Amino acid sequence: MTLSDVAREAGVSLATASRAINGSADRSVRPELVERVTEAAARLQYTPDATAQAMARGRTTTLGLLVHDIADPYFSAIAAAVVRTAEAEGLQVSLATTQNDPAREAQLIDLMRRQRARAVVIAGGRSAGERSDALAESLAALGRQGVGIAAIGQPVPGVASVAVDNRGGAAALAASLLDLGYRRFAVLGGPTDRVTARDRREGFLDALGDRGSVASSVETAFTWEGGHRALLRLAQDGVLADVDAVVATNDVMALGALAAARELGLGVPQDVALAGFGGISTLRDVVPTLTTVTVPMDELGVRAVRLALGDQGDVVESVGCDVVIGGSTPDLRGA
Amino acid sequence: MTLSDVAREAGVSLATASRAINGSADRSVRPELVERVTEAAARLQYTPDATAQAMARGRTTTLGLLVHDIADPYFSAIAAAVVRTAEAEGLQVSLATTQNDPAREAQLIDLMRRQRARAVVIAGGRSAGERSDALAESLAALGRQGVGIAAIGQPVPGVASVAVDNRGGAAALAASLLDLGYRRFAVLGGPTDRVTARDRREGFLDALGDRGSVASSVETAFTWEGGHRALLRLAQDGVLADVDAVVATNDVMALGALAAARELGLGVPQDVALAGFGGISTLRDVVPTLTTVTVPMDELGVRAVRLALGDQGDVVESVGCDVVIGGSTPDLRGA
DNA sequence: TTGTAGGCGTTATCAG
DNA sequence: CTGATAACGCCTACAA
Repeated sequence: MTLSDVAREAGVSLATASRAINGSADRSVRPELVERVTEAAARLQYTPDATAQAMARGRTTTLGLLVHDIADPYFSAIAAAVVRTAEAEGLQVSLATTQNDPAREAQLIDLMRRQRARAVVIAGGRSAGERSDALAESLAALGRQGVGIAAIGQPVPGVASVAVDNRGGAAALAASLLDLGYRRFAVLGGPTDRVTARDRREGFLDALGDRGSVASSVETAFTWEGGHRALLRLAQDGVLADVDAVVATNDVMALGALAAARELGLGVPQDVALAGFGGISTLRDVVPTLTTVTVPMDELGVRAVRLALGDQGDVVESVGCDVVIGGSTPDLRGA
Repeated sequence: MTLSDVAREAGVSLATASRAINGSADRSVRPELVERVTEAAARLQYTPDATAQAMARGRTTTLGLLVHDIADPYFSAIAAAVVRTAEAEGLQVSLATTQNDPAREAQLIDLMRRQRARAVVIAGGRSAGERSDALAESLAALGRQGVGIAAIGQPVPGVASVAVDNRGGAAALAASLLDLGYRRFAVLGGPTDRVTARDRREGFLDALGDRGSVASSVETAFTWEGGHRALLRLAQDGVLADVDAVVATNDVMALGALAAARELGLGVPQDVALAGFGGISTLRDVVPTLTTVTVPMDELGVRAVRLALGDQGDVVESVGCDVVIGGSTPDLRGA
């Protein structure tokens, strides 16, 4: 059923039917006619064709959302916020996953351009390499076409971003751990070229100053498996015994490390203390509770949507993170 | 930039440009021209307008995905599979969340109809009430319009579904627990009218037969908080002491119960044994490991997409679930 | 092999 | 306040 059918059924012109149904800017249809049209529409089970509307109006109601992996609790929490906020603005969310592949990321940006998305939110860190040129270029093309863009987590040059203060959070974590009496650390650093991981690593290291030292900084995948393998390697190399605490640059890595420790028969925190980064909510039932730095994922999602829908000067908002001390890093000073 | 611009730039007709760029059914453009067009398109940074294509072709490349809450690990795991499979088919996923609201669910189905989605996957259980009529009606309207539909988890009458064998899984769980020596149970039953919860509850009860008994079956929200509150109530009512194991009808409820037990100073499994249902992957690091019934979420997603894209006879595929015994329900026979 | 022209379902401009 | 009618950007018979 098309609007023409409705118009005919109601005995009015196409134009009138259109105005009656969506009440456009120049609302001006006699109530009686509105009712007639509405009834006709109901009778015919008419549903406007969003595609055609988009074309006629010249803009869609789609918001593109790019994440690495929607099954990752970090991204699914952000996605929940994005979806909620977008829906409140009358936008549909078109979800795509980059699978950690920079090339794919640029491709997907292009896809959003094709879909004529009204705005795009891109979450998830990237590498600091030349590859990111492709991304920047795609993004620029998008922006030129008038699409609102916002990046989450790691700011993108020329794009409105809501950044996470990874350095500050890591520094605060370092300070807290030092206060608790920890001195020697092993850092599960994530991929060296991943900006987020790097900031957390460096933030931690810098804040340590001469009050603490890092016995080992391992490069790993930014995943559960990465954390898992890294801890096994540390144990194998014998560094673990020489260390007060293991600090992972994200929570799922910390979980992997936790699992690995258990497999090795090492108790956490008795044999090795552990800290993560992220504060993903499903962790609240893990034992021991994980010391971590919480990132306000909901806020990230909400602000990103607002930014993407906003005026687009390349703002960089920054959200802070909070250290949460859990059972995985007990106070050493009493001991 | 529109295709006309490209055509002009390349010095060919609009039709030729169209054929050159998307290589439609009647591929028949001289290679030389194809190249000229391609180059022109590149020079102009032309990107086809998916909206216009959809309209011209009469069909979109959108797959709608409805879940209750994308932050829930169960749904995000399904979503990951759906997105992956859809992308492989060249479809974009339009994500919407129902927030457990049946009215909203029907609304969203309508929204998908508006978007002229090519197919719709609807995940997440519903109530067995009159309310579901609205859903069935919307769904029927969708189907009539030629949209492929598939339901995940709980079959919907008249709709291709991939069902979870909740009854069977629950029965198997009951059998396993009985084998381990458990006899008296408390069941955290979820909402009484929720079909999924009901099937699990009844499946468990039926399989118990006269070998075991249920001391208490509590109605609760299907959430962490629901499980949490329910366990507190059980403790308060004194039933907890009288019971061998607490069986939750889903994993997040079990986690809530686990947390509540800890708050009460009760050890799991020393003071109370616990089982869940679902097998969400983030649980692998919870201590003690939770006895549960795993549901193959990835498979659910993949098959649902195939079903939605397929021939649509109202098939009901069924996937089985497996009991996994964890540390939360130790063997009682040795004791 | 290439071009012409009509149409997809709406909106929006411009007269009545 | 209402009704023709021209876009919107692309696809696709049909014709050349």
